[in-house]
This record gives sequence, structure tokens and C-alpha cells, in this order.
Amino acid sequence: MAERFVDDYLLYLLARASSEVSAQFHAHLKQHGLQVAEWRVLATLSDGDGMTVGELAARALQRQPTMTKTIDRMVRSGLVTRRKGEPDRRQVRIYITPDGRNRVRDALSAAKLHEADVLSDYGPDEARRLKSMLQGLIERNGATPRED
Amino acid sequence: MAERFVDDYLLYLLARASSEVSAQFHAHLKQHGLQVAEWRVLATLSDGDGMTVGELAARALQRQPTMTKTIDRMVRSGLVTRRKGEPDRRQVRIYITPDGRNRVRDALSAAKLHEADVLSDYGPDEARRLKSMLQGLIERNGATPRED
DNA sequence: AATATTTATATGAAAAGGAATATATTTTTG
DNA sequence: CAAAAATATATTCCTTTTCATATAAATATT
Repeated sequence: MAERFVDDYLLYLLARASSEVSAQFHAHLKQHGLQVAEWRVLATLSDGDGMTVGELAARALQRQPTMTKTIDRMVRSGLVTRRKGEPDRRQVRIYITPDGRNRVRDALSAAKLHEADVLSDYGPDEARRLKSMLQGLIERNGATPRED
Repeated sequence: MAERFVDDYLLYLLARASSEVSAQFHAHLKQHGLQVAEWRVLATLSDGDGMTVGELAARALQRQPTMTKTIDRMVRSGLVTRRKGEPDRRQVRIYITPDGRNRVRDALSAAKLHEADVLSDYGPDEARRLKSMLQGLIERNGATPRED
């Protein structure tokens, strides 16, 4: 055994697993002209339309100014539209367009197929345990514990 | 239950878990003047000195041209040095400097403390299972299956 | 052995990301 | 209720990444 430190280091395993498991699907997205963040925005809006820029940034794992620019691009390519927030007019709410819905429909089925493929070696229980562990990590580390 | 698609979608759970679990430690690195990729290079070299640019790119989850530039920066700041490959002179081998060793020593202990903190809610068996699942995902998805 | 092919790294231009901050609006405070 | 503080988004400037390709060295082909 006697591995290198990083080969048994949680943060590295998470980053690497995410990167390797996602590589193929992210390449598929790119071939279809979608950035990863754009896909995340569309997937998020497809079952929760009209979210704010901040909410989308958090869900797409981007910083707010980056999300503003992502949305700029998506507006330009006709995937989403912006509207002033109601009643809070500081907010900007983002709505998916019919074009956006079409694009995300295909991406969603590709995502589901790909996920099934990745999980094809796992039984349903094992897949569930894997996802639950990840959800557990996310919950436990969501609200940054400290900041020194 | 009835969650949104993304909240039970493996690729998203992996990306989010990685992002949230790492956020605090990555902020710590930045405060100490290290980029994430630089930290990964140093950690890799600290128990396997003299790797090639390509090997480091793969381990640090960067593309090769990006790694060339990461190394440019690290050479500038005195953390590593470059040498021509032996006997294959196309290669460039990267060596950690004494300064680099000092920097990575501190980062490694911080990383271990942080990991212990993240895993403090888990028993040893549960932690092992979590890491094994991630290692399994990495192994199964390492050699990109297809490319169409 | 010369030529073509493949492989490893570097380079350059363009796109994307990040930190700090500006702007607009809402909420809080005295 | 006016002033101050807080919040949501946008903008600016600068750094980093990416894509395509150049360069150099090794391997394969004929």
C-alpha cells in the first residue's frame, strides 16, 4: 500500500472523483455549445424558474460576479431572460426561455443516461449510500463553520 | 422529498461536495499565498520529486498548457525548478526547492488538521468507506471509456 | 538512414474567472 | 422620517485558463 499522501486525502479524492466522473459528460456539453455553468443554470431553472442571480450563483458553484457574466452570455444566446425582482427591485430574476427549455431537455436526458452508466457497476443500495454520503458532506460543510 | 433533479444527481453532488468541503482550506491556502494547483504540485512533489509537466498536470487536475504556466509562476516564486528530462529530452522534470519543501510542510499539516476536522463526525470505518467509494469512482472512470 | 508520425512541452490570442468596488434598493436605527 | 447600514447586482481591472498551434525530440516506417 504505502500510498502518496494525496491518494488518500479526502479533498483530493473529492476533486479528482468529480473531475474524472464528469469529464465525459462535460465534453458532451461543450460539443453541444454549453458551458458547465450554463448547463447548471438551465438544469436548476428547469424545475424552479425565476431564481435570482445570487441563488443561481450558489447552485452553479460560481461567484456572483461570474454568474452575472454567465447570464449575460445566456441572454445573448437566447437561453434565459432577465426581469426585475418583485417586490424587491434590487433582485434580478432569471427565466428560462422556450429555446432554453429545448436545450435543457436534451441535456437532461443525456445526463441521466450518463449517470446510469457511471453507476452501472453499483447496486441501488450502494448508489444510494454513495449519494447519501455526499449529501451528508454537503450538509455538514454548507454553512462555513469558522473564518479566521 | 420530491427534490429537484440536481439535488440527487451524482455529478452535481460530487462537484458541490468537493467545492464546499474544500472552500475553507482553499481560503487558507490563498491567505498563505498558494493557489490550489500550486499546493497540489507541491504536495505531489513532496513524496515523488522530479515528475514531468504532464504527470503534474494530470495529478493537479489541470491541462498541460495551464500546468506549464503554473510552473512558470512557481519557478518565479522559487518553489520549484525545471530540468531537462533524462534520457527523454522532450520532457521537463520538476523538482521542489528547499523553499518549496518548507512551504509544503506547513500546508501539509494544515491539510491533515482540516481533514480530521471534516471527518470528525465520522467513525474510522465510515471515513474509510467514504474514501474507498471515491477511490472506486476514480478508478472506474480514469481511462475515459469512449470519446464520440 | 531519411521521412513521416507521434509525443512532450511551450506559446499566443481570446475567453472566462476573481477581487474590489460602484450602483441601486431595501432595511434598520436614532 | 432622515440618515446609516445592509443587501443584490453590475462593472472594472487584472489574473488565470483554454484552444489551437508551434517547437523540439523521440519513435516508426519505408
